[in-house]
Amino acid sequence: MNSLTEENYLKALFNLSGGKGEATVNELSRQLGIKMPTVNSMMKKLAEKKLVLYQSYKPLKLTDKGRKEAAMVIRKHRLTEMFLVEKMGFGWDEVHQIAEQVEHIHAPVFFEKMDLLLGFPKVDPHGSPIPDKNGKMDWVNYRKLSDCNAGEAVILAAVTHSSDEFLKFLNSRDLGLGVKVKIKSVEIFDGSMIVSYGKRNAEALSKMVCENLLVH
Amino acid sequence: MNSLTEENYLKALFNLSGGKGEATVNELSRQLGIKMPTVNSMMKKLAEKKLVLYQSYKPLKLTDKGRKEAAMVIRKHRLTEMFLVEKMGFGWDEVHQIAEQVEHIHAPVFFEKMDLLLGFPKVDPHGSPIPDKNGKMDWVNYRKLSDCNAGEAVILAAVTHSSDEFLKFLNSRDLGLGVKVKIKSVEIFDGSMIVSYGKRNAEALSKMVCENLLVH
DNA sequence: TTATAAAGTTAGAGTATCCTAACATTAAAA
DNA sequence: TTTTAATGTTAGGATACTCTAACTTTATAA
Ligand SMILES: [Mn+2]
Ligand SMILES: [Mn+2]
Ligand SMILES: [Mn+2]
Ligand SMILES: [Mn+2]
Repeated sequence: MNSLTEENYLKALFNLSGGKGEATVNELSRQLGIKMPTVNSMMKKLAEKKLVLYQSYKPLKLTDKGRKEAAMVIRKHRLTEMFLVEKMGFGWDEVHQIAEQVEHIHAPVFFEKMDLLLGFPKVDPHGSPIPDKNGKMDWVNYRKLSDCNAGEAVILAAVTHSSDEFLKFLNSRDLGLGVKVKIKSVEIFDGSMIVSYGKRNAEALSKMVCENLLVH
Repeated sequence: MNSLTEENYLKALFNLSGGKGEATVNELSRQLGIKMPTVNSMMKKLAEKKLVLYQSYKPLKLTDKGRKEAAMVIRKHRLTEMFLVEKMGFGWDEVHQIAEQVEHIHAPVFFEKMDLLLGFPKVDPHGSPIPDKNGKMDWVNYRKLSDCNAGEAVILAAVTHSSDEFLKFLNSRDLGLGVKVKIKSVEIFDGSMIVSYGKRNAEALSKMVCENLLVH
């Protein structure tokens, strides 16, 4: 049984390695806000537990076991977010911090029940895929809105950053997943877009915003 | 902000002192399954935080602040149990261990939402009162079934011990809160009772069982 | 009222998680 | 290819929480 701390290291490493399965001590350190020496010794500990492959001065890599246990934490996080939004009435901008805590609860039936009540959802409220019980998840190959061209009409499918501030910004512009957006023009010099959707006819979105929106 | 560990000490002390507000180091030690020296130093720490009154060799006592923070943990525990039973479909024998973990989540809105969705319940699935946001709770003055007499008809209102085994035992006999029980006879030598309720006409309940059932 | 038992406390130590400072290795730049 | 910067590691220490062993105080029993 992994501790809360260990679960956080596994999750962070999983998120960094994003499928590929590699990250450096330095990256993990920055991701977690924990100093490198601390990360270094935790990696040795997780290597003892066969969750991480550790070799001095080489990149870190999750083992299959480590990848699976990380995926289960992410599964718990995303099921929780979905449950909070769909069954308890929270906004998608209110659930991350709560899920950060709930994800560490050790009670498989609790999350299986959420899954059942939700009807076995495939994605969370931010469009991120929910791993199945075997730790598998399929990342649909979405495009960044910033990679689309003027004239295209696309549907918002996911956000890559789900900070409160960004989600509240989207709320303030009536932007949510499923919204159909038409790209009216793209500014060359700053990458910003003018788009229309719903009742809004000429909304300006900065390049930064467009980079954090995934569409299909 | 109290740690998970501190919250468990406060809750245990609250439960022991049951309103009166006193318990010994020894009692608390046994309640928590933590050795006396450890309890002793934690009490000094909580005294520093003005949550406990500590004097060498004297009984421990929660301060008003300590009592209130303990009540909030118990509130979170019992709201969680109620939510798990009423909104997620768990049995009353399945929720305690989950609630032991969820009670430590620091997210007031999460529990306020539960409270709202539940319609501001006054008691949990085991008949225990749920403290309000100010930490106040009214213990209705129930009688123990074991203190009732032959011929009386009473309604089960609460259980004093909510171990899985006990609750599963009650389930197996179709006994739950709200069940109307008629006492047919009481055995003098072992305090056991013969009772009837629902479709059951002559069920024997040991003294131990009767002592853990509260009625009105 | 002593002697004994129970309860409470102090001292010293171990594990988990984190840190800073110093040193080592690797990667990047000159 | 040396020099420098970035990254990684080791050493030593801090805090939170836990323990056992030894000692003190209080309560109980002779
Ligand atoms: Mn999240
Ligand atoms: Mn999410
Ligand atoms: Mn409980
Ligand atoms: Mn309960």
